[in-house]
Amino acid sequence: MDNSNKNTAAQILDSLTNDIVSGEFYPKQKLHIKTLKEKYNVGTSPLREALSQLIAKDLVISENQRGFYVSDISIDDLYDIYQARAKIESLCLDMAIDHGDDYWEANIIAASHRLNRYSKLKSIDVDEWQNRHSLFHDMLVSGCKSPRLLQIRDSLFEKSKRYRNLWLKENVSDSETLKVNQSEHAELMNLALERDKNGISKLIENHIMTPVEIIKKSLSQL
Amino acid sequence: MDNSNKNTAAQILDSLTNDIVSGEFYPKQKLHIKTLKEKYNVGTSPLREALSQLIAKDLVISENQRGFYVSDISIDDLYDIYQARAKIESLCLDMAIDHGDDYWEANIIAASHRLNRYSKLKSIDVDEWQNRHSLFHDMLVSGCKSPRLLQIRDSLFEKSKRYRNLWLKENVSDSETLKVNQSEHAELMNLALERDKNGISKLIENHIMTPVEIIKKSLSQL
DNA sequence: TAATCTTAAAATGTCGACATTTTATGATTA
DNA sequence: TAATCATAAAATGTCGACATTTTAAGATTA
Repeated sequence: MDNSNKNTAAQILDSLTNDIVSGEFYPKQKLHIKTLKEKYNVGTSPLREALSQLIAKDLVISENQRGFYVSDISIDDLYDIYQARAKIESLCLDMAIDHGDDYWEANIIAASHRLNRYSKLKSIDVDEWQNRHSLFHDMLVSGCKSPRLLQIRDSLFEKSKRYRNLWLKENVSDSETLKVNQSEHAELMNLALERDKNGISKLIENHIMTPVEIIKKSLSQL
Repeated sequence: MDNSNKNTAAQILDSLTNDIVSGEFYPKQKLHIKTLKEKYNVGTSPLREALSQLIAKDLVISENQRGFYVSDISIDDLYDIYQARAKIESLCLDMAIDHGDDYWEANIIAASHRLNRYSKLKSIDVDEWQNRHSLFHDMLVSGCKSPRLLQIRDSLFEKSKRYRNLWLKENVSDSETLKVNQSEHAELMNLALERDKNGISKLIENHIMTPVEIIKKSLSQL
């Protein structure tokens, strides 16, 4: 196991994060210590240590003597997260284009191929599509040599997953959306290989912002 | 007190953060639970919860059964942090110029005046100069309406403080450095008021990167 | 009935203790 | 002498218990 070398707190941190990001724990939900202890079969200390890390990540908030809650989501935050993601992704791509080498190019082409092939299948498994999709974008930014920027990118993406899941459930199977999406991916690859910073900057910001309006509708209905 | 409504963990988090960022705890230093308990007069649980938050902030690392350590610093990380800060600051200024109003402009002018006056004094208190300097830059980006980007900016700045302190001790009293620095501040203000995005973008990146070479030298001597 | 007060139940945050692991010390062997 | 091993000391991570605070429920009053 990968968890064998981790203490209890680090182990349940992953579970907790996933349960929040996936939506199993809904926004503003009270996180009762007792309930969580039973759910994850752990003691008080490691549980609270894991929750403490989630506080620092803005996924959980705590009020003194009133316990822990899942952070709220909102339309304002939706826009803010996606806007920030778009800008950061653009930054990373910019640096990737500056520093990317042959291997970077080859990795993009390979990931694009895998995503492209899968997107054309008749029946699509959301998780698998998501994997290939993420990997394609990861390869694009992999030329960026700034660990800190990539880390910021990751943390923003993690936060956006809470909203993103609303979009995926509605739209990944919609073939029309997928087609537009897919042509953008092809264009992103071309712009990267052509080292067109301005072009890729505009496109990636649009590409990332695309789901926002749809998510907004889903969110308004809750 | 402001701490009256916080639990013990939240209270010592501030102290711990400060002691790391200020350099009282040096990079890679072992953080013995027992020692910290005595230093801050707290029990095990709140202390470990505070340390857990610092792990999420990358200021502390932990190895299972081998305890907690202050995160290491390095020249690579120095460059990375400052590079990322420069890019993020530029982003924030870009958005600030888009959205800043009369009050934004007025706040910049006021903060600039306070910094300018203080910089011309014969004897300068580092902390006070730092306050006025930070506030000036805060006012510049305050027009940026993205909480997430400003939060990223803050967290990067906090991380950079560990390096920045090396620079401040050597250079804040150097009047030549200060003069160059001060003329850049004046120019930053002008470019902001003129809404010159390209100009301010280039200048702020240079301005932020200025201390890096000096810090690098200090760092090499350790 | 509605509002306030009182009391009981539940939940939180903190402490001290303990089992387990790591580190340091000194003895043993080649 | 150097290296390995065994033992003791120190430190870590986890648990269960307790004091304090918050919340809920029921009783009292206007």
